[in-house]
Amino acid sequence: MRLVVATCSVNYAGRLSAHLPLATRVLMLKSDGSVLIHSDGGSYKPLNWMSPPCITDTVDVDDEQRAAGVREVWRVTHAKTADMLVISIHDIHHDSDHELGVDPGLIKDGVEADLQRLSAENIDVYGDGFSLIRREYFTAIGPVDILARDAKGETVAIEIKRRGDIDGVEQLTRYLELLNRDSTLAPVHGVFAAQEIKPQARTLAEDRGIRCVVLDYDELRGIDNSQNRLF
Amino acid sequence: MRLVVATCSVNYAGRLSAHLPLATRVLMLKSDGSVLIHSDGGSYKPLNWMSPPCITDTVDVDDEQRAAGVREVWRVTHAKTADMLVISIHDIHHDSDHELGVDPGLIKDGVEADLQRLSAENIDVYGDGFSLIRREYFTAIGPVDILARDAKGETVAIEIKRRGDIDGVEQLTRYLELLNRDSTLAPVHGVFAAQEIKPQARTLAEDRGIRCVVLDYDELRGIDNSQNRLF
DNA sequence: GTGTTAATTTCGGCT
DNA sequence: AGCCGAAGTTAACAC
Repeated sequence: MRLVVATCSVNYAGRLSAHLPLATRVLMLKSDGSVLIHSDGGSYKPLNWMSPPCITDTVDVDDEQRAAGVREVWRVTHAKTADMLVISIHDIHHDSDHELGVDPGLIKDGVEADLQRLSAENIDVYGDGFSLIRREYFTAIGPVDILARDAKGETVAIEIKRRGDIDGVEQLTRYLELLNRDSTLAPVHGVFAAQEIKPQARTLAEDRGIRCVVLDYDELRGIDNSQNRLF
Repeated sequence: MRLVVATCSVNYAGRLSAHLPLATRVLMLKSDGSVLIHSDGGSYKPLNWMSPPCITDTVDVDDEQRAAGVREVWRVTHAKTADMLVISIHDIHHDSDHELGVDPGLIKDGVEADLQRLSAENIDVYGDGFSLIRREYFTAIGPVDILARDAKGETVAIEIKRRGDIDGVEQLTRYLELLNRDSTLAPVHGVFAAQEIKPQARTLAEDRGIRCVVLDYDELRGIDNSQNRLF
């Protein structure tokens, strides 16, 4: 990523035509070619930008532009839509390049994590007499969402998904095979829990002796709110 | 604006909970307090951010965090919604501060600029026998959109808006006062032109002897297309 | 100022 | 890949 602080004016032609008068701004040139022009305030939205895929090249500065103080002209053209962004640079106050690498990206601890936490805190949604052993029980092939004990004292592995699909059943099946080899845990039963369980997934799960539980997110939150009003 | 390139992890709690694993990113700290966290790719949207009004402060690093490699922890809290962004910084690779000043902002040359250009090219939409003196006639208090000459050879100042409101009439009135002091131009008549003129604006304009013209954008484009198919 | 709607929307989920 | 709908939406416009 290249970061440039420059006094510049900008013209954009694409879905609309737009112009930025001469002022000092931050130009962010990302490694995928995209360009962002930021001011020192406002929301996260840049004043102007070009989305990838796009290509930046420099254009010759003509005499008239040079007389007006233009040192460089960058032209950013979109590869598909022919949108164009022209940046006329008068002064560069800062220019630096940085190796950032690929970002692992944002993890939204939205519904699935909440379902796991809330149902762990209200473990009896999986059956009367259930008790929590632990959340995120780590195994060699990955973490089991919830490990619990049923009324008879036997181990239960619970896999939680927002939408219950075939994949989730397969995943739980692998965990169950592994856990049942552990004599300190066996026999381990399976529970497949989700806000919504697809018929195919339900059929497969029940065929393998895995019980299906449909979780009501709003109800769980309601239980949570009524019991945990500590803050 | 402060630009920081840092290896960091980020936690956000607000409308949703979200997390950014440890990686190298660009932190943009704007002078209004807002913070943007950008990766080296993707769209103009940051990975995570905090909108103004918000306040950034540093939090003490506890032993556990220090052992994990955390050097600094920045906490950005929204002034109104109590949203919080916590940035755990492991390494700072770049840190610079820049004075940018207030940005004049984006000018969308969409409809208004087109209306000006198209009606200047078809100046008789303002009356038979009209001729263009020039567009963007600069005065001490700003540019008059169009200066023209009517059939009698007298000067006409034309103010163009997409939506004709009181403000536009006031603006034109100021121009007319100024222009009429110039003996080489006076008497200068006024024309208020817009795609749509509000009744209040029309009443005010006509009360001041300013003529109102409703511009038909599509019709103007049609004239333009039929006459100027040069490219 | 407040509500309503478009956006160079972006982003994810689903078919 | 295309379509539909939500977004920590943001931003402009009407009332």
